[in-house]
Amino acid sequence: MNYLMTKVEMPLIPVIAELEKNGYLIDCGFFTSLRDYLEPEQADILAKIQEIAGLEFNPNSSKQIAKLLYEALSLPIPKKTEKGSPSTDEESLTLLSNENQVVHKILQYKKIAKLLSTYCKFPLEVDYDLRLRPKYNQIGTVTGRLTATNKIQTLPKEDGYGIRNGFIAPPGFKIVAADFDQQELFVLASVSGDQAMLEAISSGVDLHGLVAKKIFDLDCEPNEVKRLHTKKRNQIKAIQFGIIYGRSAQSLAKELSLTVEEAEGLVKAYFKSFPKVEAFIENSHIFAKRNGYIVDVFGRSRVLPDAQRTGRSEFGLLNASLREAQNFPIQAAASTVTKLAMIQCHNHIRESHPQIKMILSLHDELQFEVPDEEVEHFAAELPALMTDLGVESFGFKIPFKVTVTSGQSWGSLAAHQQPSLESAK
DNA sequence: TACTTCGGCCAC
DNA sequence: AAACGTGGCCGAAGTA
Repeated sequence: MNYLMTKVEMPLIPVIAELEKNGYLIDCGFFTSLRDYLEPEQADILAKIQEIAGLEFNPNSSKQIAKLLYEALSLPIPKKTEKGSPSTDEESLTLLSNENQVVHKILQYKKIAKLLSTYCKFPLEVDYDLRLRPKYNQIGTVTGRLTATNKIQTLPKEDGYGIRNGFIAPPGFKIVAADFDQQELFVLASVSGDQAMLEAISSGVDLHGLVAKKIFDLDCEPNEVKRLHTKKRNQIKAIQFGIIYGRSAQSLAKELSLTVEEAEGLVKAYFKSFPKVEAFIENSHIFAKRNGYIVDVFGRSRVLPDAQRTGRSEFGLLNASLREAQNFPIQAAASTVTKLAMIQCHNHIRESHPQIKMILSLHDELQFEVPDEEVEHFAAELPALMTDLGVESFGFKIPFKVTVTSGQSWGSLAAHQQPSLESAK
Protein backbone atom coordinates (compact mmCIF):
# COMPACT_ATOMS: atom_id res chain seq x y z
CA MET A 1 0.00 0.00 0.00
CA ASN A 2 1.31 3.42 -0.81
CA TYR A 3 2.35 6.13 1.58
CA LEU A 4 -0.52 8.52 0.97
CA MET A 5 -3.13 5.89 1.67
CA THR A 6 -1.56 4.24 4.71
CA LYS A 7 0.13 7.20 6.36
CA VAL A 8 -2.05 10.15 5.38
CA GLU A 9 -5.58 9.63 4.12
CA MET A 10 -6.66 6.64 6.21
CA PRO A 11 -5.23 7.93 9.52
CA LEU A 12 -6.85 11.30 8.78
CA ILE A 13 -10.37 9.92 8.79
CA PRO A 14 -10.79 9.81 12.60
CA VAL A 15 -9.19 13.27 12.84
CA ILE A 16 -11.84 14.70 10.55
CA ALA A 17 -14.51 12.87 12.52
CA GLU A 18 -13.27 14.64 15.66
CA LEU A 19 -13.19 17.99 13.88
CA GLU A 20 -16.79 17.52 12.74
CA LYS A 21 -17.90 16.37 16.15
CA ASN A 22 -16.26 19.35 17.90
CA GLY A 23 -17.46 22.19 15.69
CA TYR A 24 -16.74 25.86 16.41
CA LEU A 25 -18.60 27.80 19.12
CA ILE A 26 -20.51 30.82 17.79
CA ASP A 27 -21.34 34.07 19.61
CA CYS A 28 -24.90 34.29 18.27
CA GLY A 29 -25.53 37.65 19.95
CA PHE A 30 -22.65 39.13 18.02
CA PHE A 31 -24.22 38.16 14.71
CA THR A 32 -27.77 39.20 15.55
CA SER A 33 -26.51 42.60 16.75
CA LEU A 34 -24.49 43.04 13.60
CA ARG A 35 -27.50 42.10 11.49
CA ASP A 36 -29.69 44.58 13.36
CA TYR A 37 -27.11 47.28 12.75
CA LEU A 38 -26.54 46.55 9.08
CA GLU A 39 -30.13 46.05 7.95
CA PRO A 40 -31.20 49.71 8.41
CA GLU A 41 -27.91 50.84 6.83
CA GLN A 42 -28.71 48.70 3.84
CA ALA A 43 -32.26 50.05 3.66
CA ASP A 44 -30.99 53.66 3.70
CA ILE A 45 -28.54 53.04 0.90
CA LEU A 46 -31.17 51.16 -1.11
CA ALA A 47 -33.57 54.10 -0.78
CA LYS A 48 -30.94 56.49 -2.15
CA ILE A 49 -30.13 54.18 -5.04
CA GLN A 50 -33.81 53.80 -5.88
CA GLU A 51 -34.28 57.58 -5.88
CA ILE A 52 -31.98 57.63 -8.87
CA ALA A 53 -32.77 54.32 -10.53
CA GLY A 54 -36.44 53.74 -9.85
CA LEU A 55 -38.36 51.97 -7.15
CA GLU A 56 -38.16 48.44 -8.41
CA PHE A 57 -34.38 48.56 -8.94
CA ASN A 58 -32.54 45.67 -7.23
CA PRO A 59 -28.80 46.23 -6.72
CA ASN A 60 -28.40 42.51 -5.98
CA SER A 61 -28.95 41.92 -9.67
CA SER A 62 -25.89 42.37 -11.84
CA LYS A 63 -28.18 42.46 -14.87
CA GLN A 64 -30.13 45.40 -13.50
CA ILE A 65 -26.94 47.22 -12.55
CA ALA A 66 -25.58 46.73 -16.06
CA LYS A 67 -28.77 48.05 -17.59
CA LEU A 68 -28.68 51.14 -15.38
CA LEU A 69 -24.99 51.98 -15.83
CA TYR A 70 -24.32 51.01 -19.42
CA GLU A 71 -27.72 51.72 -21.00
CA ALA A 72 -29.58 54.36 -19.00
CA LEU A 73 -26.45 56.29 -17.90
CA SER A 74 -24.29 55.33 -20.91
CA LEU A 75 -21.16 54.85 -18.81
CA PRO A 76 -18.17 53.20 -20.52
CA ILE A 77 -17.88 49.41 -20.06
CA PRO A 78 -14.58 48.70 -18.27
CA LYS A 79 -14.60 44.96 -18.90
CA LYS A 80 -16.83 42.03 -19.73
CA THR A 81 -17.68 38.81 -17.97
CA GLU A 82 -16.59 35.37 -19.09
CA LYS A 83 -19.76 35.02 -21.13
CA GLY A 84 -19.42 38.44 -22.66
CA SER A 85 -21.87 40.54 -20.64
CA PRO A 86 -20.81 43.96 -19.36
CA SER A 87 -19.27 43.40 -15.95
CA THR A 88 -20.52 44.99 -12.76
CA ASP A 89 -17.99 43.55 -10.35
CA GLU A 90 -16.13 45.57 -7.74
CA GLU A 91 -13.20 46.33 -10.01
CA SER A 92 -15.45 47.72 -12.75
CA LEU A 93 -17.60 49.74 -10.38
CA THR A 94 -14.55 51.22 -8.68
CA LEU A 95 -13.29 52.41 -12.05
CA LEU A 96 -16.66 54.08 -12.66
CA SER A 97 -17.21 55.43 -9.15
CA ASN A 98 -16.12 58.95 -10.10
CA GLU A 99 -18.48 59.07 -13.07
CA ASN A 100 -21.69 58.93 -11.11
CA GLN A 101 -22.62 59.05 -7.43
CA VAL A 102 -24.97 56.10 -7.76
CA VAL A 103 -22.03 53.80 -8.52
CA HIS A 104 -20.55 54.66 -5.16
CA LYS A 105 -23.81 53.81 -3.44
CA ILE A 106 -24.05 50.50 -5.26
CA LEU A 107 -20.57 49.60 -4.07
CA GLN A 108 -21.55 50.38 -0.47
CA TYR A 109 -24.72 48.35 -0.87
CA LYS A 110 -22.90 45.32 -2.22
CA LYS A 111 -20.48 45.29 0.71
CA ILE A 112 -23.29 45.23 3.23
CA ALA A 113 -25.37 42.78 1.20
CA LYS A 114 -22.48 40.32 1.17
CA LEU A 115 -22.10 40.54 4.94
CA LEU A 116 -25.83 40.16 5.60
CA SER A 117 -26.52 37.39 3.13
CA THR A 118 -23.40 35.34 3.73
CA TYR A 119 -21.88 36.14 7.11
CA CYS A 120 -24.69 37.12 9.46
CA LYS A 121 -26.70 33.90 9.33
CA PHE A 122 -24.62 31.67 11.58
CA PRO A 123 -27.23 31.80 14.40
CA LEU A 124 -29.58 29.98 12.02
CA GLU A 125 -26.96 27.37 11.21
CA VAL A 126 -25.64 26.35 14.65
CA ASP A 127 -26.62 23.20 16.52
CA TYR A 128 -28.46 23.07 19.87
CA ASP A 129 -25.18 23.81 21.71
CA LEU A 130 -24.43 26.94 19.63
CA ARG A 131 -21.70 25.18 17.75
CA LEU A 132 -21.35 25.45 13.99
CA ARG A 133 -20.44 22.04 12.61
CA PRO A 134 -18.96 22.24 9.13
CA LYS A 135 -18.66 19.05 7.13
CA TYR A 136 -15.19 18.43 5.78
CA ASN A 137 -14.77 16.71 2.44
CA GLN A 138 -11.55 14.77 2.29
CA ILE A 139 -11.78 14.30 -1.47
CA GLY A 140 -13.24 17.72 -2.33
CA THR A 141 -10.26 19.03 -4.30
CA VAL A 142 -7.91 17.70 -6.95
CA THR A 143 -4.86 18.79 -4.96
CA GLY A 144 -5.54 17.04 -1.66
CA ARG A 145 -6.75 20.08 0.20
CA LEU A 146 -9.88 19.71 2.29
CA THR A 147 -13.08 21.52 1.45
CA ALA A 148 -15.68 22.45 4.05
CA THR A 149 -19.24 23.70 4.32
CA ASN A 150 -20.63 26.63 6.28
CA LYS A 151 -18.17 29.17 4.90
CA ILE A 152 -15.72 28.21 7.62
CA GLN A 153 -12.84 28.51 5.14
CA THR A 154 -13.89 31.88 3.76
CA LEU A 155 -14.59 34.16 6.70
CA PRO A 156 -13.54 37.68 5.74
CA LYS A 157 -10.40 39.11 7.34
CA GLU A 158 -10.80 42.83 6.64
CA ASP A 159 -14.55 43.32 6.61
CA GLY A 160 -14.63 46.33 8.93
CA TYR A 161 -16.98 44.63 11.39
CA GLY A 162 -14.80 41.83 12.72
CA ILE A 163 -16.83 38.82 11.58
CA ARG A 164 -14.15 36.54 12.99
CA ASN A 165 -14.85 37.91 16.48
CA GLY A 166 -18.07 35.91 16.44
CA PHE A 167 -16.11 32.65 16.46
CA ILE A 168 -15.21 32.11 20.10
CA ALA A 169 -13.87 29.87 22.82
CA PRO A 170 -16.15 29.04 25.76
CA PRO A 171 -15.47 30.57 29.19
CA GLY A 172 -12.33 29.07 30.69
CA PHE A 173 -10.92 28.23 27.27
CA LYS A 174 -8.86 29.99 24.61
CA ILE A 175 -8.54 29.57 20.89
CA VAL A 176 -5.00 28.51 20.04
CA ALA A 177 -4.04 28.77 16.36
CA ALA A 178 -0.96 27.48 14.59
CA ASP A 179 -0.02 28.67 11.08
CA PHE A 180 2.69 27.36 8.81
CA ASP A 181 4.75 30.40 7.74
CA GLN A 182 4.85 30.70 3.94
CA GLN A 183 4.00 27.03 3.70
CA GLU A 184 3.85 26.84 -0.08
CA LEU A 185 7.11 28.72 -0.55
CA PHE A 186 8.79 26.30 1.87
CA VAL A 187 7.41 23.48 -0.23
CA LEU A 188 8.59 25.12 -3.45
CA ALA A 189 12.10 25.56 -2.07
CA SER A 190 12.18 21.96 -0.85
CA VAL A 191 10.76 20.16 -3.87
CA SER A 192 12.77 22.24 -6.33
CA GLY A 193 15.91 21.81 -4.24
CA ASP A 194 16.93 25.39 -4.97
CA GLN A 195 19.90 26.01 -2.69
CA ALA A 196 19.58 29.81 -2.71
CA MET A 197 15.91 29.69 -1.81
CA LEU A 198 16.49 27.09 0.90
CA GLU A 199 19.18 29.27 2.41
CA ALA A 200 16.98 32.34 2.18
CA ILE A 201 14.26 30.48 4.05
CA SER A 202 16.60 28.93 6.61
CA SER A 203 17.95 32.36 7.50
CA GLY A 204 14.64 33.02 9.22
CA VAL A 205 14.27 36.60 7.98
CA ASP A 206 11.33 38.02 6.03
CA LEU A 207 11.53 36.04 2.79
CA HIS A 208 9.93 38.59 0.46
CA GLY A 209 12.19 41.24 1.99
CA LEU A 210 15.30 39.15 1.56
CA VAL A 211 14.52 38.38 -2.08
CA ALA A 212 13.68 42.03 -2.79
CA LYS A 213 17.02 43.05 -1.29
CA LYS A 214 18.80 40.53 -3.49
CA ILE A 215 17.02 41.40 -6.74
CA PHE A 216 16.93 45.15 -6.36
CA ASP A 217 20.31 45.29 -4.64
CA LEU A 218 18.94 47.22 -1.68
CA ASP A 219 21.31 48.25 1.06
CA CYS A 220 19.19 47.72 4.16
CA GLU A 221 18.51 44.67 6.27
CA PRO A 222 15.96 42.18 4.87
CA ASN A 223 13.60 42.82 7.74
CA GLU A 224 13.66 46.58 7.02
CA VAL A 225 12.62 46.14 3.40
CA LYS A 226 8.96 45.97 4.35
CA ARG A 227 9.18 49.43 5.92
CA LEU A 228 11.71 51.14 3.66
CA HIS A 229 10.87 49.60 0.28
CA THR A 230 7.26 48.53 0.62
CA LYS A 231 6.55 48.72 -3.09
CA LYS A 232 9.55 46.66 -4.13
CA ARG A 233 8.72 44.05 -1.51
CA ASN A 234 5.14 43.86 -2.79
CA GLN A 235 6.45 43.27 -6.30
CA ILE A 236 8.51 40.33 -5.09
CA LYS A 237 5.59 39.03 -3.09
CA ALA A 238 3.42 39.12 -6.20
CA ILE A 239 6.08 37.33 -8.23
CA GLN A 240 6.51 34.58 -5.65
CA PHE A 241 2.78 33.99 -5.42
CA GLY A 242 2.59 34.25 -9.19
CA ILE A 243 5.07 31.43 -9.55
CA ILE A 244 2.96 29.22 -7.33
CA TYR A 245 -0.09 29.98 -9.50
CA GLY A 246 1.59 30.05 -12.90
CA ARG A 247 0.76 33.68 -13.39
CA SER A 248 1.76 35.50 -16.58
CA ALA A 249 3.99 38.57 -16.78
CA GLN A 250 1.02 40.36 -18.30
CA SER A 251 -1.23 39.93 -15.30
CA LEU A 252 1.64 40.71 -12.94
CA ALA A 253 2.21 43.91 -14.86
CA LYS A 254 -1.43 44.85 -14.48
CA GLU A 255 -1.49 44.27 -10.75
CA LEU A 256 1.80 46.08 -10.13
CA SER A 257 1.17 48.94 -12.60
CA LEU A 258 4.27 48.03 -14.57
CA THR A 259 4.80 47.58 -18.27
CA VAL A 260 4.81 43.98 -19.45
CA GLU A 261 8.52 44.37 -20.25
CA GLU A 262 9.28 45.52 -16.70
CA ALA A 263 7.35 42.61 -15.23
CA GLU A 264 9.15 40.18 -17.53
CA GLY A 265 12.45 41.67 -16.40
CA LEU A 266 11.58 41.11 -12.77
CA VAL A 267 10.59 37.51 -13.35
CA LYS A 268 13.84 36.97 -15.26
CA ALA A 269 15.87 38.43 -12.41
CA TYR A 270 13.96 36.26 -9.97
CA PHE A 271 14.74 33.10 -11.91
CA LYS A 272 18.39 34.10 -12.20
CA SER A 273 18.55 34.19 -8.41
CA PHE A 274 16.69 30.89 -8.04
CA PRO A 275 17.62 28.79 -11.07
CA LYS A 276 16.30 25.52 -9.71
CA VAL A 277 12.88 27.05 -9.15
CA GLU A 278 12.79 27.90 -12.84
CA ALA A 279 13.99 24.40 -13.74
CA PHE A 280 11.36 22.84 -11.52
CA ILE A 281 8.60 24.77 -13.25
CA GLU A 282 9.91 23.87 -16.69
CA ASN A 283 10.17 20.22 -15.73
CA SER A 284 6.59 20.22 -14.46
CA HIS A 285 5.44 21.57 -17.83
CA ILE A 286 7.52 19.05 -19.75
CA PHE A 287 6.34 16.13 -17.65
CA ALA A 288 2.68 17.07 -18.04
CA LYS A 289 3.03 17.54 -21.81
CA ARG A 290 4.77 14.23 -22.21
CA ASN A 291 2.59 12.12 -19.89
CA GLY A 292 -0.77 13.85 -19.58
CA TYR A 293 -0.55 13.88 -15.80
CA ILE A 294 1.55 15.33 -12.99
CA VAL A 295 2.69 13.90 -9.67
CA ASP A 296 4.05 15.43 -6.46
CA VAL A 297 6.80 14.24 -4.12
CA PHE A 298 4.38 12.25 -1.98
CA GLY A 299 2.94 10.41 -4.98
CA ARG A 300 -0.31 12.32 -5.31
CA SER A 301 -1.19 12.68 -8.98
CA ARG A 302 -3.55 14.61 -11.18
CA VAL A 303 -4.53 13.78 -14.74
CA LEU A 304 -4.11 16.68 -17.16
CA PRO A 305 -5.23 15.48 -20.58
CA ASP A 306 -5.32 19.02 -21.98
CA ALA A 307 -1.56 19.28 -21.42
CA GLN A 308 -1.16 17.09 -24.50
CA ARG A 309 -3.16 19.30 -26.84
CA THR A 310 -1.25 20.72 -29.76
CA GLY A 311 -3.80 22.51 -31.94
CA ARG A 312 -3.54 26.26 -32.39
CA SER A 313 -7.11 26.78 -31.27
CA GLU A 314 -6.40 24.76 -28.11
CA PHE A 315 -3.65 27.03 -26.87
CA GLY A 316 -5.78 28.40 -24.07
CA LEU A 317 -6.63 24.95 -22.79
CA LEU A 318 -3.00 23.87 -23.01
CA ASN A 319 -1.78 26.88 -21.07
CA ALA A 320 -4.40 26.46 -18.39
CA SER A 321 -3.22 22.87 -18.02
CA LEU A 322 0.39 23.93 -17.72
CA ARG A 323 -0.51 26.36 -14.93
CA GLU A 324 -2.31 23.54 -13.18
CA ALA A 325 0.76 21.34 -13.69
CA GLN A 326 2.94 24.05 -12.20
CA ASN A 327 0.71 24.64 -9.18
CA PHE A 328 -0.12 21.06 -8.38
CA PRO A 329 3.21 19.77 -7.00
CA ILE A 330 3.31 22.74 -4.61
CA GLN A 331 -0.29 22.89 -3.43
CA ALA A 332 -0.65 19.12 -3.26
CA ALA A 333 2.52 18.57 -1.22
CA ALA A 334 1.54 21.41 1.10
CA SER A 335 -1.84 19.78 1.68
CA THR A 336 -0.14 16.54 2.70
CA VAL A 337 2.10 18.40 5.12
CA THR A 338 -0.96 19.91 6.82
CA LYS A 339 -2.69 16.54 6.95
CA LEU A 340 0.35 14.97 8.62
CA ALA A 341 0.37 17.81 11.13
CA MET A 342 -3.33 17.21 11.84
CA ILE A 343 -2.71 13.53 12.51
CA GLN A 344 0.18 14.25 14.88
CA CYS A 345 -1.75 16.88 16.77
CA HIS A 346 -4.75 14.60 17.05
CA ASN A 347 -2.68 11.69 18.38
CA HIS A 348 -0.93 13.91 20.88
CA ILE A 349 -4.19 15.42 22.12
CA ARG A 350 -5.72 12.00 22.51
CA GLU A 351 -2.76 10.77 24.54
CA SER A 352 -1.98 13.82 26.66
CA HIS A 353 -4.70 16.50 26.49
CA PRO A 354 -8.18 14.99 26.62
CA GLN A 355 -9.69 18.44 27.25
CA ILE A 356 -8.27 20.04 24.10
CA LYS A 357 -10.40 20.05 20.95
CA MET A 358 -9.23 20.50 17.38
CA ILE A 359 -11.81 22.85 15.89
CA LEU A 360 -10.51 24.01 12.52
CA SER A 361 -8.26 23.01 9.63
CA LEU A 362 -7.69 25.73 7.07
CA HIS A 363 -5.08 24.73 4.48
CA ASP A 364 -1.99 25.93 6.34
CA GLU A 365 -3.49 26.57 9.77
CA LEU A 366 -4.94 24.51 12.60
CA GLN A 367 -7.02 25.80 15.50
CA PHE A 368 -7.75 24.31 18.90
CA GLU A 369 -9.96 25.04 21.85
CA VAL A 370 -7.72 24.83 24.90
CA PRO A 371 -8.41 25.12 28.66
CA ASP A 372 -6.81 28.32 30.00
CA GLU A 373 -4.42 26.44 32.24
CA GLU A 374 -3.10 24.33 29.34
CA VAL A 375 -2.60 27.12 26.81
CA GLU A 376 1.02 27.84 27.74
CA HIS A 377 2.04 24.22 27.64
CA PHE A 378 0.18 23.27 24.46
CA ALA A 379 1.30 26.38 22.58
CA ALA A 380 4.88 25.43 23.33
CA GLU A 381 4.34 21.88 22.07
CA LEU A 382 2.55 22.79 18.83
CA PRO A 383 5.46 23.86 16.59
CA ALA A 384 7.30 20.58 17.05
CA LEU A 385 4.11 18.56 16.60
CA MET A 386 3.52 20.25 13.26
CA THR A 387 7.09 20.30 11.97
CA ASP A 388 8.60 16.98 13.04
CA LEU A 389 6.72 15.08 10.37
CA GLY A 390 9.31 12.56 9.22
CA VAL A 391 9.28 13.85 5.64
CA GLU A 392 13.04 14.33 5.12
CA SER A 393 13.11 11.42 2.69
CA PHE A 394 10.58 13.23 0.48
CA GLY A 395 12.99 16.13 0.06
CA PHE A 396 12.06 18.29 3.04
CA LYS A 397 15.52 18.88 4.49
CA ILE A 398 14.76 22.16 6.23
CA PRO A 399 12.12 22.35 8.96
CA PHE A 400 8.85 24.13 8.39
CA LYS A 401 8.14 27.11 10.62
CA VAL A 402 4.96 27.50 12.64
CA THR A 403 3.57 30.60 14.33
CA VAL A 404 1.28 30.15 17.31
CA THR A 405 -1.32 32.72 18.35
CA SER A 406 -4.03 32.63 20.97
CA GLY A 407 -7.06 34.60 22.13
CA GLN A 408 -10.69 34.55 23.22
CA SER A 409 -11.94 34.59 19.63
CA TRP A 410 -10.72 33.91 16.11
CA GLY A 411 -10.77 37.62 15.45
CA SER A 412 -8.59 38.54 18.42
CA LEU A 413 -5.74 36.08 18.09
CA ALA A 414 -2.47 37.65 19.16
CA ALA A 415 1.12 36.56 18.98
CA HIS A 416 1.88 34.04 21.58
CA GLN A 417 4.97 34.55 23.73
CA GLN A 418 7.43 32.12 22.20
CA PRO A 419 10.77 30.89 23.46
CA SER A 420 13.60 32.76 21.76
CA LEU A 421 15.23 31.24 18.70
CA GLU A 422 18.41 30.62 20.69
CA SER A 423 16.75 28.56 23.37
CA ALA A 424 14.77 26.66 20.72
CA LYS A 425 18.05 25.48 19.23
C1' DT B 1 -41.36 23.82 -6.34
C1' DA B 2 -36.76 22.12 -7.64
C1' DC B 3 -32.86 22.53 -10.21
C1' DT B 4 -29.28 24.91 -13.12
C1' DT B 5 -26.44 28.67 -14.79
C1' DC B 6 -24.44 33.04 -14.25
C1' DG B 7 -22.10 36.80 -12.03
C1' DG B 8 -20.01 37.91 -8.15
C1' DC B 9 -17.00 37.56 -3.88
C1' DC B 10 -15.00 35.42 0.32
C1' DA B 11 -10.69 32.53 1.80
C1' DC B 12 -5.81 30.10 1.50
C1' DA C 1 -11.43 38.66 -23.99
C1' DA C 2 -8.30 37.25 -20.97
C1' DA C 3 -4.08 35.48 -19.77
C1' DC C 4 -3.91 33.26 -11.28
C1' DG C 5 -3.97 27.88 -8.69
C1' DT C 6 -7.64 25.47 -5.18
C1' DG C 7 -12.43 25.90 -3.46
C1' DG C 8 -17.92 27.25 -1.23
C1' DC C 9 -21.84 29.85 -1.46
C1' DC C 10 -24.86 33.86 -2.21
C1' DG C 11 -29.03 36.00 -5.08
C1' DA C 12 -31.05 36.62 -9.66
C1' DA C 13 -32.86 34.70 -13.50
C1' DG C 14 -34.01 31.04 -16.44
C1' DT C 15 -35.71 26.23 -17.00
C1' DA C 16 -38.00 21.69 -15.86
